[in-house]
Amino acid sequence: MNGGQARPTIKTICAMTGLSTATVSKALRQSPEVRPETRAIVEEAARKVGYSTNLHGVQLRTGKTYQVAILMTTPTSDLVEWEGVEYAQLLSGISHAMEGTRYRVALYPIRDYNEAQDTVRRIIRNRLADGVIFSGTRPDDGRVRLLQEADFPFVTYGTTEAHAPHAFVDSDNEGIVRTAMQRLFDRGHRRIALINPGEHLSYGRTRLATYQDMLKSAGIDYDPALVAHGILTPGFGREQVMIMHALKDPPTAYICANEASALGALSGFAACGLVHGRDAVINATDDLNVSAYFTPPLTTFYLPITRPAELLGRHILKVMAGEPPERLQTLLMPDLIERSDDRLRTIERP
Amino acid sequence: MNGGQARPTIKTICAMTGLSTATVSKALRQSPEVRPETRAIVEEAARKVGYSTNLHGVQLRTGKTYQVAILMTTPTSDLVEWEGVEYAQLLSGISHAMEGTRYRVALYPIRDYNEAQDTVRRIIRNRLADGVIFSGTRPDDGRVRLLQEADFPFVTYGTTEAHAPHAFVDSDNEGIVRTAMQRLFDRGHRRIALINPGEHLSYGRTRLATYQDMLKSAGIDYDPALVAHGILTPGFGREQVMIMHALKDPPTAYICANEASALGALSGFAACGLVHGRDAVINATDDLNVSAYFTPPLTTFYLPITRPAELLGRHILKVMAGEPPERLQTLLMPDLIERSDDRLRTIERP
DNA sequence: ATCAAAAATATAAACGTTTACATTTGCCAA
DNA sequence: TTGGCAAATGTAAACGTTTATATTTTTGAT
Repeated sequence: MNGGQARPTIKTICAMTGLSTATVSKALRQSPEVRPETRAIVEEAARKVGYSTNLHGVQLRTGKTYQVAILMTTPTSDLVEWEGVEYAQLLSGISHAMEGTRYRVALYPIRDYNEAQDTVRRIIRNRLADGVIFSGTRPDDGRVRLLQEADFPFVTYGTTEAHAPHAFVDSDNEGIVRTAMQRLFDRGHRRIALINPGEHLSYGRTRLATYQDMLKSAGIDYDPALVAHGILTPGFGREQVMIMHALKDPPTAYICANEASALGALSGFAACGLVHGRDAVINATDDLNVSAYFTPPLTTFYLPITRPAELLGRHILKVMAGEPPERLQTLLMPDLIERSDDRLRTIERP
Repeated sequence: MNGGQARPTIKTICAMTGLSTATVSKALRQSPEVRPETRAIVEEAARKVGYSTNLHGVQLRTGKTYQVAILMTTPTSDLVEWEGVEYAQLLSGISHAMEGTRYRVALYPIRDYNEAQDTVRRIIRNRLADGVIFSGTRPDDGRVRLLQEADFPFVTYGTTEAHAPHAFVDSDNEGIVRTAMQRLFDRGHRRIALINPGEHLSYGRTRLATYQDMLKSAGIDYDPALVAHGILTPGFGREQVMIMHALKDPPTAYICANEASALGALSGFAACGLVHGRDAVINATDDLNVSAYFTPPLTTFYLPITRPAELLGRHILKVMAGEPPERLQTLLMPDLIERSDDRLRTIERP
């Protein structure tokens, strides 16, 4: 499998140069303890035989794994829907941020929150990685607790509330909802629906709290019937539109927390005979710029997912290098892309 | 970081049981050389201290990495579009197939074909993994060549032509296009457009060849203006519809190779004032069941991506175990889901 | 030239596992 | 009892690296 000759090791270079393993090892790592001339000799020899360090030796000796574990939420049922599609770009962004380092991204598929905690425990206990990245944070998050107790490097995609400061990246959900609501108020809307993720998720909570806050300052009563919590698939978006449209006083605007549920909401419009822009409007948050291709295109808060992804990668490298997490907290505000005017049309109702 | 006491090793168990490292090692691996009673003692001790094997030791000693490298195509430009979104599910499916084994999925982000080849070379040379999985195969594929020369285990998502047999998983593109074309013929269509991936890709070639074949047997002349090759983003689908609709004799049906381009095609319909079902129809291939939520829902060939994904994982495990690749070649035929009747409406044209 | 101190290099052990080989144990037939 | 053999266990080396410590070399002041 390797064409005959074994892979060169430090000993190969020792034999070539007459130096000791210690010196060669140090030279290869640019240690100031070795003379520049010596280092040059070592580097030349290394180049000649095509030496590259065997990570397994390093890992065993140092205990470092040079792996960053990414907990990847995977579909819970056989029914595959358009969920978590932005994960691919997230992973590639993180991987790119790792280029040029020894670190590799290792995937840990998890089905739910409990499995995620078990996996985190296993990673800590068996030191399967040097750092962990995960998303879907909760205000009081068991994974954060475990990692902080173990003093284990990690970065979350999403915020928490009940914990000591830790590194995170998130989109500015408060800013998004605030801006979206104000814009809809300005255009005459008073019945605004919120299509939200599961209640336990931080970003859902943030969105809801901001939503309630904005209603209050506009003097509008909070109506729980206009808020839906669930897994943000197209199916969910569609279903919620159909439910809410059947209300006595249906919403005239929908704020969807992702592009998938927004697509489903549009599908629900079609199913109910609603016309977007006439009967009601939909606003979305979009990581993939896909809502530009919906019919009709939607007004959206667009944050290319590569941006948070790269930040997650850069942050975890810094956390692993020992940088204090307080400085590694980033909120990103998406761009508002207005693709429809979204003004409230006065509709005659019985 | 580890709460004081060091992680238990084989030596820990030796100390507890009075056995030698060799015996303990063998006992832990269920070797028949050790008496069942002895093994029981070892297992009990292991359980007690919560022993788990340190992979780094194994890796160094055996040379195995217990990593499966996945070459992940990542966006080439800053413009993030809805491309490669099914990758997330692909990764999670593969990871799930690995559960219960020592193997982990490690991600190698690559920007293009050349980088993929370099990465493959590096993986082989430095033995960064025990197996490789990649997609986007070409009829004569440099990566396949490299891996076969090195006798390195791999599975492709997609077929090749110019190589010795190797393990692969793919959807039955010939079957898809054949069925789709026949169905459209049956419904009166004669001007059928093909929205295809890049020409160099195997599955694009297969689709085109089948397309031409079907045209021929139906006695219809091949018109290159009805075939588009490109990166299958929504933007591409939209653009191609707009171009083809401007033809003297525009298509009455579009066959899109994925859900993203189909969404874009629908968007193109809206932009041109075309009505789906009246002026023309769109058929798609869909890994994510998302075209059910388009407006209108599209007729589609649906293969939940988890199926090929799990197969890729199972196949690579078998290839690494030494099973001959001839038996590890799977073509999957998606289900045809008819969401519109797609009959040709006679349209008055000037 | 001598010597101490500093700089550079060498020695050897260690990380945790597997495995070739050696040794011991248990068993059975003679 | 002895010898022989198979089964079970033990010994020790090896995988490739890093690093504490020891040794050698160089430097510079005297």
